[in-house]
Amino acid sequence: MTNKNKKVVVRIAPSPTGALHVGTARTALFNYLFAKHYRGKFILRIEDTDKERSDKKWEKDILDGLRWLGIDWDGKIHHQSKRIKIYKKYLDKMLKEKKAFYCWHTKEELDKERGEQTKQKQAPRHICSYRNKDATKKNLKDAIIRFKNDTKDTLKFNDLIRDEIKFESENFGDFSIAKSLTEPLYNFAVVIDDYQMKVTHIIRGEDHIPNTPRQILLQQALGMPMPKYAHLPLILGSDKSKLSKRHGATSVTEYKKLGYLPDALFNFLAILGWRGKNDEKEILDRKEIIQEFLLEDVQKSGAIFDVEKLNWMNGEYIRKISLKELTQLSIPYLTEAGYLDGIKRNTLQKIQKIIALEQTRMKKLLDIVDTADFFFKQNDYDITKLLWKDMRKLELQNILFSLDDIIKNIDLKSSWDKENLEKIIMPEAEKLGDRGKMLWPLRYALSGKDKSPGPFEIMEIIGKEATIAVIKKAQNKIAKLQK
RNA sequence: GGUCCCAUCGUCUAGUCUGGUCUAGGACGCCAGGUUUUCAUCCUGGUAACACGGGUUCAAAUCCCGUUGGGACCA
Repeated sequence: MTNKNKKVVVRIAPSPTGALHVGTARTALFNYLFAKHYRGKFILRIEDTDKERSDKKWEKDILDGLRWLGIDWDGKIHHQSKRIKIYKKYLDKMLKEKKAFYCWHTKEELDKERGEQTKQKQAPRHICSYRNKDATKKNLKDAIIRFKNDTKDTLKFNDLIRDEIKFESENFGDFSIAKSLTEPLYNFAVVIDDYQMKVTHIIRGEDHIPNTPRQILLQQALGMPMPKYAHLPLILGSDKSKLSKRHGATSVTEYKKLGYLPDALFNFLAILGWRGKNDEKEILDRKEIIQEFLLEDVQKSGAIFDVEKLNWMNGEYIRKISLKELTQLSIPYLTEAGYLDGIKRNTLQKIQKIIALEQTRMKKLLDIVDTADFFFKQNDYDITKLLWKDMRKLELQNILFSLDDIIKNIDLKSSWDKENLEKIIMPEAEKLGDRGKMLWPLRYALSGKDKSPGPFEIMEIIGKEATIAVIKKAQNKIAKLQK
């Protein structure tokens, strides 16, 4: 499929008009994987010719997002805004060769024409009455530049993912290519750029299929070779339409903030619409993905972005990284929540113990804020929740009393760790016939939550004093309870 | 409205090119059970799909035609 002698060159060309969308990131990823697989070159080009909508802050977001995901590009970043002279040169050439012309039709006129064509159930297109007229130089400000489309052929191209795609070229009419000599439109600028940058494979979203024949027409007019095309399936929202903001988080930055790991997102995006040939497993590292990545294994149909599966995968990656690393990654979230105010530096070990307990429970880094809050603040809880099964108030009071007694009497010489605590408390719990009678209220009083790690593990971390305080609090609360 | 793309469990997919081994496999989710209190992890089991119709053939998820459905683009 790919000629080994010719170096593969691919590119991604985002417009800095918004944050890095996961769809753009996935397109970037597939280009990157393709380039790495064939040891080719991956170019990054910023399409910032739309001055009104482009913003440096979005460009920064895109670059940061790509770097965070570990999608590195080769060489310098190209900006279309710095290539205006180049486009002008080609525009001049096409005008001179009468392959392009100026058009003075107003938006209203064009809309009207289109409306009538639609009514007649015809293909909406503009065959311009100015196509053979010379420009009068004067009112060029009000004119746009169009491609003079005289082709009547059936345009075919071989898509690497979908095989042959055909269009009737006369359906496009005299389509526009520039607002003025210094304001090229998308279809025109891409053709010039891809040619000059020697792009061999254009891998982009399926939404660009309708642009392809127009670009091929321009390539033919300019005598430029046609690159190979591969149109990727779209990433869809839960309702099967193109993923957009109303479906929830769409930008890479948002996923980063929620605490998804870059390796997990990388992996998830890679298997969304692609699956390696010989492998049944879905957790794959970068090397494996690059090695196995083939465009012919890319899916044709769109894929719904399933956050549940991403959560599962992210959890897998969270369990894979080292405790030390996970702690470092979690600290910003704890800080943000205000839990670490006034906590000294030497409590890093304590934090690490907490993270160790929560590692199997976290789907994303942000989860730590809700699941482990009780280590940092006293949670208020409904006292009746301490009652195990059909337990009565009196029984609970007795249990809390003996718990208080047991804990207070734990010898300071014996170590305060979960193994030892279990050794001391468990036999007492067994005596009650159902150890839940003691363990459940203990755990609930410690965490204030329906779900949490076990009581001994929590006690080890918060220490004896805090544990006694927790039991005192429970005793006071239950005393106030009627009946 | 025009043009184009697509169609296997709820979701992501294997299988389709090179028809038979597919009473359709895996993963996520969900459900049930186990793992000496809850939750998570881990383990076991279960749930659930070839859009429809017609052809070709001894045989079709797989090839052909049509229908339906969904989507994208242009406005």
